[in-house]
Amino acid sequence: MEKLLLHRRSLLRELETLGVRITAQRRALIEAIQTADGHLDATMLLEAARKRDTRINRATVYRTLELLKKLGLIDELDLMHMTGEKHFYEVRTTVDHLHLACVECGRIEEFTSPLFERLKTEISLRNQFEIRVIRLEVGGCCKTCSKQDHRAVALRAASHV
Amino acid sequence: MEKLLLHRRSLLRELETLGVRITAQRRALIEAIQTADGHLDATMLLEAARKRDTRINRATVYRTLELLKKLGLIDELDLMHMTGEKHFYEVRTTVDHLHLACVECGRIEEFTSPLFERLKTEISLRNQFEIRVIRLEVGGCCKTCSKQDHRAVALRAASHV
DNA sequence: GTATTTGCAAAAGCTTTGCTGCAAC
DNA sequence: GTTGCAGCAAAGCTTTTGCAAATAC
Repeated sequence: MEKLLLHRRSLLRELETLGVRITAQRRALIEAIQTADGHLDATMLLEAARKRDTRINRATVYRTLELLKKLGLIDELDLMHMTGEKHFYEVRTTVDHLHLACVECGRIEEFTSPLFERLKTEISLRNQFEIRVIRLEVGGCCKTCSKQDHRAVALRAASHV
Repeated sequence: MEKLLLHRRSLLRELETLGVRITAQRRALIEAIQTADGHLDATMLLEAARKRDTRINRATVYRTLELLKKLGLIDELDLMHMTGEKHFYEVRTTVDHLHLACVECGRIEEFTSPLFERLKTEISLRNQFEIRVIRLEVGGCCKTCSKQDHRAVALRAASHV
């Protein structure tokens, strides 16, 4: 539910404002990130970008992601390293959000909260720390999977009677 | 300041309770993590463990870290990938804490907060999500470095007069 | 004696880099 | 014409794995 409320800005517009050159390859990658459904890793982004511009190379993907990261336009996620050591990317949202990763089904839920905002304020004030990036990732068991676990436990118990 | 209040449990005692075999190599690694000053990566841990037991191998380090992670006794950190893609490890504390990584000087500050605890409760309740691991990492500029930045800016400004 | 753990070396996975040519302003 | 960007392929770094020997119970 929260996810739908997350507002992602237009990378192309931001880059234009910043005076960054937008080549055909960069455009292809940017469109891939921007229209992605969910969180993509570098390989998935390469494939998605290739559908828009077949020339784009893996190195360009990494170099462009690095650029966007430095400009604070995208965030790099680990998603609790559930599927290896690769990174996932998403367009930065106007309001920071956190990620819940279900270790059972792999689903990622996004979440915003005024408490999170207050915590950020506390961090800045109490430590006089100027926050540039913040990443809150949670690993655990989602609603659906814990229900299924309970059902499985109940079934096992029943079959032992 | 907060850091001193963080209470880290004894890995050896916990492992005994769990009935996990404690070999000489595991003991060496565990002592290395437990007495580490700061956050060590796998290579640093290997070196530290070798000082206690020269036989220990890199593979054993990774395998033991994996075991301790699965048992929820240590936490794996990325520390915002400031120095490559390696991971850092620390003994889990009784109260969860977050990490502030200064992108200028590389210093890591640890931080606990009742707000963080409340946020965790909110996550669990609102999403019915059973939290197993939580990792909050912040990248930015620490107090000391931002002061130096301001001083540098002032000096530059003065020299241009 | 059986099961677990280890070392070794090789492989795997993801990301970065050097270099040359190409494209943009 | 100068500067920055891209492709290619190779290297880099961290982590994982297969297997035989060693160790623990």
